[in-house]
Amino acid sequence: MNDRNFTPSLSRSIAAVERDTGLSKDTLRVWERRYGFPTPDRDQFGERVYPIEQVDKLRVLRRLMDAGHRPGKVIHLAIDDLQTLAAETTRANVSPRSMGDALAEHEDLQRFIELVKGHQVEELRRALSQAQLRLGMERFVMEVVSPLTSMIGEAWARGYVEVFEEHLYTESLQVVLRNAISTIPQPARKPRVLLTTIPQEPHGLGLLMAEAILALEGCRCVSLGVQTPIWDIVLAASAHRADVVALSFSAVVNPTQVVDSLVELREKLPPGTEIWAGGNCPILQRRPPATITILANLQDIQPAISRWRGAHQQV
Amino acid sequence: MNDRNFTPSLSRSIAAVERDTGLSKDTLRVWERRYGFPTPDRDQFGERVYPIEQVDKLRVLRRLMDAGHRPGKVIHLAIDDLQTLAAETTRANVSPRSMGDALAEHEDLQRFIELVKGHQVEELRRALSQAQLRLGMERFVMEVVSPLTSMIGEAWARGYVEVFEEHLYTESLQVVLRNAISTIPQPARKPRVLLTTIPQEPHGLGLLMAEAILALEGCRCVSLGVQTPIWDIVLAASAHRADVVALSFSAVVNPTQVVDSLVELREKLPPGTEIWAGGNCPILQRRPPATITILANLQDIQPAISRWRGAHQQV
DNA sequence: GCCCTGGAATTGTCCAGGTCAAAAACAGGG
DNA sequence: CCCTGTTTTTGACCTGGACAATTCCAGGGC
Repeated sequence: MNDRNFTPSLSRSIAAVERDTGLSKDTLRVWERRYGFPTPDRDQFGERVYPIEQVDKLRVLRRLMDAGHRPGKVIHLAIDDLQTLAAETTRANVSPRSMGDALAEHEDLQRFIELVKGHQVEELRRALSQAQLRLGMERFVMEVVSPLTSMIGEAWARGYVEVFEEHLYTESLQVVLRNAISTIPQPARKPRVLLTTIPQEPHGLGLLMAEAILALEGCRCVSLGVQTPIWDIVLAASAHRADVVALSFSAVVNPTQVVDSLVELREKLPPGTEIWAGGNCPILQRRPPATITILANLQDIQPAISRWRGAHQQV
Repeated sequence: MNDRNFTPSLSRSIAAVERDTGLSKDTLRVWERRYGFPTPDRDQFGERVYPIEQVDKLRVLRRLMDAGHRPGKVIHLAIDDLQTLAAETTRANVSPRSMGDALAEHEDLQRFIELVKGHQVEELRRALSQAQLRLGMERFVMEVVSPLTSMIGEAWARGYVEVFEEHLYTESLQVVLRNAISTIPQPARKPRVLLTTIPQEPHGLGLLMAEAILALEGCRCVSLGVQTPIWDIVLAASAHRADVVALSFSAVVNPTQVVDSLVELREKLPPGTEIWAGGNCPILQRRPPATITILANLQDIQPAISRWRGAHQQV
């Protein structure tokens, strides 16, 4: 059938590599020309065929690019060195204040990861629910869900967990979080917050975490789920008379698209509507667009709400 | 900042058009060369600048491509004619057999649609929950969720509901369904079913409906959520020793990719693992690939389980 | 009339190699 | 050490050609 894209497991076409790494075809070709890496074989039609090891290295490189490294400097390092570098950089990005806690919890969290690796879905779900009940919603989200999701993401980038295991984790957590959120009473205070992600961002866990925290603070939340076109975000904000549009970004989206989307959204939303952007997307920390409120982590949400309420006291 | 991609609202760069329409840059350039449409202007650097009206037309064209039309035949029609064509094609795809039922319930269901159009999220969620409690899970899924989702999809294709309203509906239903599913006791009988969708299929409601019915029948369900790569479906099936892999397809996916994926999956899964495919995807009814069990609608699930249990009685 | 088969037309993806603005790195003076 | 002007690096875009896969179509046989 469509044999061009069909590549059992040992090698990938350029389109498949673009999908898997997020590096555009243009970039893949220009790296090859300029730096001599990657070095794909050619099939019988002269088309590039990338060995799977090179795809793995490209994935790590992509992470390093997002973290601010430049290709010319690092492209010739061995994959082990790249991984070390990626690990260092990731660690550096984690807000130092939460480091102490994270280390202390590390052992605890490791337990969840082992359940994921062991494919023990029911046990995982039960353990997560228990943690939620024991710690309370706020601490559960801040001290378990958030760092655990980062750890899983990092482990995936290193090839330690498979994609399907990450799906399993996401699905389980979604069940637990949605369940927990639905038990929060709805006091329906201002601000009204509209939550969603841009079309290029398929990850919804960040959204759920934010929704949990916002709901705890008594905000009226409406979530559109993931991947809403920009224009529809504007329409929805107007329909719901939203005071705030909250967007979540993961590390996988193209930085250019993030900035473009935020600028376009800012332009089309009425000036009174604030935009809050959060998530561990490198570009947000490095070059935050003006007139957008950046929430570097979940701890920033509460102060943002207080600030908003202070500025809109008459309501 | 990045002015090359930033285009206020009257025009778009080629990258933005690729994002908004899903047509690749290569395709956009080759259509221009071959058919004389689109006809972008050029900016001061010689780069393409697409007027917004052409982007709108391209979006409709994209829909027609997915529905099986060919670009050469339709690219020169006026946008109104294209929209008519798109509406006709969508209507034709609705299975006639379910029409009678749908008409009978039409009035009831219309009430939900009005709540969606009125953006009354809380009322919608409450009404859905009540319906679920009143009818019981099975009838709720078969008589409300399934036809309602079709109606919303059709209304969206006609432009009667906006994308964000469809998101609102999806999100609300997800909350209600997940909540209901989590109350079903887990008797953990065979078959073990792995649920997911292929990477090109982002819609998860069908999956939830199927999970609900399967769980009611006492099957042990593991859902990976949407968009799992083929190879990871295989890995997950093996890790969970799944007896059945259940896939859900909506009308939006490219028919070629549906068939390719099913063939590839069949090839890589052990022969003892069955593949069940469902959803209102036209290709499944028209050219069902061999060795795949097609479940044309939710009513087919129960017999399929009985058949499987009959054939595996020793367990 | 209907089904098959081989050739022609259609269509999307890939390739090479060139150009250029934006961003980052660097250098030098206050 | 900070500011400012210059050089280098980088990725997106451009043109125009090639080609496999798919679909369409005509003509022969049943």
